[in-house]
Amino acid sequence: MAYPFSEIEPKWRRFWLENKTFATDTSRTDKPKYYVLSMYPYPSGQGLHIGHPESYTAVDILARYKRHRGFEVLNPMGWDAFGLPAEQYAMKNNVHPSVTTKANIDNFRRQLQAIGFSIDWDREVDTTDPGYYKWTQWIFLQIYNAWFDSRVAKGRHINELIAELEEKGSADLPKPDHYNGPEWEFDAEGWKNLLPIEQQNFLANFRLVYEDEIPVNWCGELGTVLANEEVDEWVEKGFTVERRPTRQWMMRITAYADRLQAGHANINWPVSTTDMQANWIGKSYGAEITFQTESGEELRIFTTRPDTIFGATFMTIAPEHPLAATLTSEEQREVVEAYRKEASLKSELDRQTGDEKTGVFTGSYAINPANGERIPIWIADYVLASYGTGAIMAVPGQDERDWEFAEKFNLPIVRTVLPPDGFDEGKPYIGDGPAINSNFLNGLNIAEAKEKMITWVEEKGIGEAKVNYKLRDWLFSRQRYWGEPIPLVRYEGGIIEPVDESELPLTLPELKEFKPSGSTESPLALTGDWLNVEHPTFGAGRRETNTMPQWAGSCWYYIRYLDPENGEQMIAPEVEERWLPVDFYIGGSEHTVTHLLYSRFWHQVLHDLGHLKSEEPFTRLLHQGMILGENSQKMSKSRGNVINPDDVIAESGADALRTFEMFMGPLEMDKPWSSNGIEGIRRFLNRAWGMIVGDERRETIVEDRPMTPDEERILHGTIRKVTEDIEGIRFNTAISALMVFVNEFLNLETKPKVAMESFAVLISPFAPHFAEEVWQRLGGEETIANATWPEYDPEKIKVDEVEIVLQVNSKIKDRITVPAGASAEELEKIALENELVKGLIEGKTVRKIVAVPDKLVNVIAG
RNA sequence: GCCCGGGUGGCGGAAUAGGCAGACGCAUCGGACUUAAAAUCCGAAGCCUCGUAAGGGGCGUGGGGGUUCAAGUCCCCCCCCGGGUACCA
Repeated sequence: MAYPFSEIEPKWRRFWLENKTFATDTSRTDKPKYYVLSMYPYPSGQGLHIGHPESYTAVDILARYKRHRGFEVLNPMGWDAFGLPAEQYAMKNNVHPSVTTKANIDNFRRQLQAIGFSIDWDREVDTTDPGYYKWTQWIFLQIYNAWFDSRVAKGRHINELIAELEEKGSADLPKPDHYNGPEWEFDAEGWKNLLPIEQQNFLANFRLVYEDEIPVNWCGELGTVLANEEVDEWVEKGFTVERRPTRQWMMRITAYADRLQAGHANINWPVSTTDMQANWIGKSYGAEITFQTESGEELRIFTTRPDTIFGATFMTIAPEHPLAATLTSEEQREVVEAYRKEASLKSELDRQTGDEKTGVFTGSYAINPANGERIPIWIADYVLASYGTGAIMAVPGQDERDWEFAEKFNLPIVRTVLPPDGFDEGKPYIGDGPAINSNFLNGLNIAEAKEKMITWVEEKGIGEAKVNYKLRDWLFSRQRYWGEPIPLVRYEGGIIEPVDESELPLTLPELKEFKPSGSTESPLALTGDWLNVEHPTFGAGRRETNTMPQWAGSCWYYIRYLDPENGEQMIAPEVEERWLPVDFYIGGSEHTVTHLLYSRFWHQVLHDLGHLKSEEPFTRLLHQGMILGENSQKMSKSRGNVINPDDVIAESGADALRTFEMFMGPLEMDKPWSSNGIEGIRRFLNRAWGMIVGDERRETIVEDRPMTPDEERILHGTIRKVTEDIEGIRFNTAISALMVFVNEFLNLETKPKVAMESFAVLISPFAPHFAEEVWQRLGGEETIANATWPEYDPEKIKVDEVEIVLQVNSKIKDRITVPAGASAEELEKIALENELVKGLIEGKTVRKIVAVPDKLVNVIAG
């Protein structure tokens, strides 16, 4: 039949590859640049999923469109190739993960190339390539050797901190919240007198990379620690995951919490995405206040409602709170210890899903500093050790959780905000209102009372205003082989030194056998030669066996695409200055609080350290929706509704696949696959082919002749619609405009050549193979890829006559044709002379006439 | 619970400075071509209802109110579906 896609498509794909049609010259300055990016895939053994081409096609449309518009376009592709599946396969079959990774990449590349994307294939990046991860390690060391100076809200090199310490000690430095090191106050002399290990411990409180002992998700069967987002998956598969405290490398992303949130103002992202990030960062304003206990300990709490302190009738501390044991009385010791033990055995999930509040009394009391009342201290796991200070003042009158707890354990409840009339007596009141039972705060609303209370505690010297974040530091190390080695060495005596830059990349050692180390360490712990090092100054050392998480490589891949071969630098400065940030980024919304947050963090750090000029990585972001099975359910093997792109291409061609995925609906929405639907696109392409080239059934004559006004109107209307819809990312309606064009032109005796050429360019972002072929047959030069996008003339779109609606009492009664642009007065006159209208208003009074030019006339009569 | 996104024919979806609801496509039906079918081409079609027919009437964008000459679109209340998050003090 008509359109021979199986011949045309491979022909043009070969042409593009051989001629490097889509190579990007980043040194060009005579054209504006445009950098489009799609989230690169993890090259799994399953091959490409039908969902992959959706975002890649959307990006490709923008790339090809911008190229037609005269931009120098970069549209790259690469591989997020480290990851657990390859390692597990390696362990099962004792095949090096690089072998399966390479095979998977080759397969992915083949599949992607079969769809005809305008990708510069000479810029591929592969996160597992030592030439790439050399720079991942290099960036890690930049971050390791950086600290966040809260005085200027900026990341700085650690040497600047050391210089300050050598000059004036810790005098001007803000003490970190959870400072853990030598005596805090010292002068220049004091710093110099510290032992190297003490200095190291001091600096560790500042570095953006630090070690911590924290509970992680340990999976014995896998012999590895899992990321929180991975736990469910493996538990579902029947693996056991327990929490076990382990030494871990952390990245201090919390230092950048404010910057990450403030940066949202400068990027054009979906609000749902920035909202979610802001939620995740979870900034809240409140106060930290110290409560004295009867035993003499000071118990520090964080609250967002300092105004309610007169209603604090008890205190609650987390089971892991450092003072938990101290504050426990002898009588209560047994029951408290039992409770703490029980809490430690529960997983985080169990703790959260328990719907009944639990807790025990410590036996000791604190004094409410506001009213001097003696209030009991409880231990309960609804208070989290990791948020705030791990202790709260419980104000049941104004807090649901505290209310629930107070009711269960018969603790007193005092309202300090007057609820409105009719408010349920059996509930806490969270809303605003005048303060009551609160001494000098009485009558003030929440905001006023908060402010006054904060001033009061500050004057008393027992507290101050405080900002808190939900965001936690980033657990950066994984106990895996198949990841970037962390380039740090621990020497005897505990001194930690980074691997020298000149020794990067620190490559993964070969292993004879792939198996878990059996401990919480990665298989790297099983290697002798690689593991142990000797240093002229520090002596014997042992390499870090942790590797980086999968997010590491993807934190900066968009940078490397710009200069993938550079062996001297992460990127040449002049290239980064001209080409970053990415102009348009498309990828799944599931990465909102991981990849998209981590990348912004790294970018901001690299910016602060002077390695990047731009402050944000991705100017504009969009998420594609999911492609569901024909039954509108998620595609999965078990549901038997999986569609394989290879099959679709074999059956209908790549152009049909691309065009159909864009035609199904708005890009960002979920939509079900339809095999009938893609048939419709094939039919459309066949008709378009018939229109320009002709087929067995129909000769077509393309003539180099002037267009009739009607033809011009349709062509220019199509150009406008397609152009505006591409700019507005409404690809589905752009395609329908192309369909309308074909329906209009298909049956003309002869087709004006200029209209056919314009049509070829308009369709080329969607169906590029088709466009190339018809372009060639129309006598176009070489490739359509660089053809100029057609311009529309608004004058040519105008019509002489329009059909308008005549309404009587807002009901449509007639449709008439009037000259375009007729004034309201003229329309009124025409309407009142209309026979139908006359008949309907006969004997009635015309009360009002609404006339909207080119739309309607509404006669109100009664 | 909270935060997003969504609800329009048999189906995917169009249409918002408020102005002809259902563009375009799928499926369906009728016709042409064919020995026949497929493919292709031409045409019909939101639902209900009255009429032999031409044609007429009513109802319609999750539900209920409201604003307006006019509401899918704006305002208030509610329901359902999808995603995220979850004791963050």
